[in-house]
Amino acid sequence: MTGTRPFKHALDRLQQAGLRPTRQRLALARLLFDKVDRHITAEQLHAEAVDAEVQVSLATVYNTLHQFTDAGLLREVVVEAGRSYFDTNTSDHHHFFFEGNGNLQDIPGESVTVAHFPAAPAGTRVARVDVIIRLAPEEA
Amino acid sequence: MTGTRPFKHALDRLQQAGLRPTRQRLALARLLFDKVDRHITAEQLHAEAVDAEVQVSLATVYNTLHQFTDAGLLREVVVEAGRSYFDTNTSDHHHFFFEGNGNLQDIPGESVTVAHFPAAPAGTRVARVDVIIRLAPEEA
DNA sequence: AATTAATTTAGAAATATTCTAAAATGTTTT
DNA sequence: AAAACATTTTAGAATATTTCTAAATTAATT
Repeated sequence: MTGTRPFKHALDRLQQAGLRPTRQRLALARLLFDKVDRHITAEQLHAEAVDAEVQVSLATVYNTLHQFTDAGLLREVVVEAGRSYFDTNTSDHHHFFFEGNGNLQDIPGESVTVAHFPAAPAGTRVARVDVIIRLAPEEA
Repeated sequence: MTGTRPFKHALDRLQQAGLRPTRQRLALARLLFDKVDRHITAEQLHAEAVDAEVQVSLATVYNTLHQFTDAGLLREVVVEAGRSYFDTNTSDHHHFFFEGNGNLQDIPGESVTVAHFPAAPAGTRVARVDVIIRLAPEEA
């Protein structure tokens, strides 16, 4: 399918999210979702778009990333002050974070068990449980 | 003790960390450690210092927070893009994060069990495991 | 085709943090 | 205690990331 109707997949995602299929959103959706899952920053996605000769401003990349996140198509991952990663894997999972180089790697949800944590305080509900395993280079 | 030798505690911490006891570091150490554990940003600490008529620049507050963190006197907590909290509780523990108001609350280490996660990739070691339980307002 | 609503855009603004190099302070040596 | 040296502090500039603004464009509806 992918070769024959290259926009179908991206279009479906936008419709599912109730977002107008504009040229920019379609192009960004293709860049984001038509490949293996990954973690990307707004700057990186903008650079990819420019590279692919998609005309889109950085402001629109930010808008779109947030709209996709609100729609559940992306997940925002915060592990470093001053930089947001957007994760195309929205399933239940966790992360390895390499402090050395800032690299992020998924850990499947089944591979980690978070057991018996306290109940959410009154008036709140658990929106998500993030487990970040921070890795440092092994010492010699 | 605290009333009679108010700088002793802060001084001990600096010496333990191998940091010269300058006027600014002493004052910031007192503001940070001579009260109950909490989470504070650089701006907030600077405001407290100004309030307490401690003359210190924001740059020094940043320097000091990082030096204290490197020395293990503080722990940096990243839960929101673009803002760092410094936690005076350096023991093994986790956090509730209230997405509504940006509030952070400690969860004692014993209250959460993170079971059987994958081994650290070759060449790395686990520096820390962060569990962040994100809370949203309960819907009506 | 005209109207309306949503989206995109460049550039400015806001926010948080780091950098720079000079001045001040603390430490060690004489 | 003065001189010499090293460390720290500082203001302000610089950087980085993100958000805002208002005008222009594009998409959807009539």
